[in-house]
Amino acid sequence: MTTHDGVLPAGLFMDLDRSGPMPLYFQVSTRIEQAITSGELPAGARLENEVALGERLGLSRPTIRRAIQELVDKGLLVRRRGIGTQVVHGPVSRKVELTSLFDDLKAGDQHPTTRVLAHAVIEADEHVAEDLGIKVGDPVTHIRRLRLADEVPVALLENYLPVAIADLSHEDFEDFGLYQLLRGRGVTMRVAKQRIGARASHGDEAQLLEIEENGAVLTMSRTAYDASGAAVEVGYHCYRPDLYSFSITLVEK
Amino acid sequence: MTTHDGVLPAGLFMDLDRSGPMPLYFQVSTRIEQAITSGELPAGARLENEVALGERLGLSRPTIRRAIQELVDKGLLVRRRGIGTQVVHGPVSRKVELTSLFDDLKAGDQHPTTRVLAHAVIEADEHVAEDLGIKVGDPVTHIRRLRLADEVPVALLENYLPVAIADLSHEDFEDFGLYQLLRGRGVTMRVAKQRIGARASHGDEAQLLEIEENGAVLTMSRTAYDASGAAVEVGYHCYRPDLYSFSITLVEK
DNA sequence: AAGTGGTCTAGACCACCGT
DNA sequence: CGGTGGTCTAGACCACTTC
Repeated sequence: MTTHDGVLPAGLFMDLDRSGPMPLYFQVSTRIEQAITSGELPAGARLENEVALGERLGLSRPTIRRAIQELVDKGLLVRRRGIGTQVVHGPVSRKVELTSLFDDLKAGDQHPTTRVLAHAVIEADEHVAEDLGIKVGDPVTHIRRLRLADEVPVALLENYLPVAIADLSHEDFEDFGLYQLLRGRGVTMRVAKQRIGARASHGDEAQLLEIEENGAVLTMSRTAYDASGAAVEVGYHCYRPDLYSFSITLVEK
Repeated sequence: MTTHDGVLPAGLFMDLDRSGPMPLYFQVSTRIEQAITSGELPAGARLENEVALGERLGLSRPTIRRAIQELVDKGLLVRRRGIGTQVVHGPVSRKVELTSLFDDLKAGDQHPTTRVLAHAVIEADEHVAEDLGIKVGDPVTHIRRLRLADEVPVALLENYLPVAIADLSHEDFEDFGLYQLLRGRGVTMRVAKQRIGARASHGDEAQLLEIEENGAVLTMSRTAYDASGAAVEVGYHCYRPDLYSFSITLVEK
């Protein structure tokens, strides 16, 4: 035991809400995460061991373990058997989060706007039909949008949705992100499969994104599934590479 | 209950190894995963509920839950309260896994080779020093490699490592991936932070990758940390976009 | 009301690490 | 050796969904 062990922020031991809907492990992990990002728990700091932490908080060890595991999965903590749990060294303060579902990302930094370039119900071609798990020729809503941040074009978004979920107006898309709209209609994404690549720009992409003709674009194609596992949306997006990139944190399992 | 419920492959109920080092939850999740990828459990199939599954396997419910959770995190299963656990619809058979640490990925499909273009100990510049958490001017090993698959150039890999971990020869790099080499020396990666983007190719990149001058490349910069949270490696890679892309599965938390 | 997953408890034993 | 995390058990109560 060194003098630096077990130095935990006072806020961690505030009363826990045992009646509300927020799980105890989540309350604990949130408090520890805040302590890390705020710098109260600096890089390399050791946490108290799980049993002691549980006693001090009046929680069982599995609950404490789950709270810590959440942060290990986020790449904020590292556990070693026989050693203990430490805050990861390195740039924990940087906002490198899991690749977000995009819409929220820009909202924090800059003023996002959207121009709807196309919006119509069409028949699914072979590629879209396969991704959505429907038949070729089935009706799908097609949307093509230009996403800007502070008036500067950042991304060109092309999406296809089964018609059942798509009674949406132009105005909706001007004001809200696609996921926000779907969530408001009771559609919740649970799993998404993405493929990130690059290529030269085609057709009108360069002009719309205000880059050099045939200039490089970052591409992302995605299929999203709802809670029942049914495909809800496919998207083929391309981004201005000087203004956008994907940040990912990997954790060895 | 429909007649399709609880149809589980016979192999799932083989004897479990309770003495070996492999955790029970892992044995269970592996068997279920195999049943899914092999098609024994088709898309949309419902699993037995957790309690019943535990009884049939002679395991407690938390153990079963953990096994299922592993597959939920992988995007293979979906759980809904009050409903049950189902295999995700959609292209589960495709090999879209979490972005692997690269070296293993190509090995399966094609014959990978590596050409070492540069290999020397140099002084860390500002950028590398910050990423590795060392001082500017500290010695680091610099390696620049061209990765080919079936004689076709796929990626240009530039890496920097603290000298302590880098008594490696050219021959090593010709034959093995960087991570494999480090693992063999007792260095294990636990967390990695990646940033994926795109840009036009610079300098000799187009020539080495055998693409058009100034053609688009997919880029990935990564910092990897070991179990103690110390930075072990930084890499600045670029890939031929027609031959390589990143696949990611996201799961809503 | 019945069935499901979501959370939580209070223990237990083991494997690994440092001294 | 003592301390740590890794795994596992056998229950319990709750929230949600469907009937």
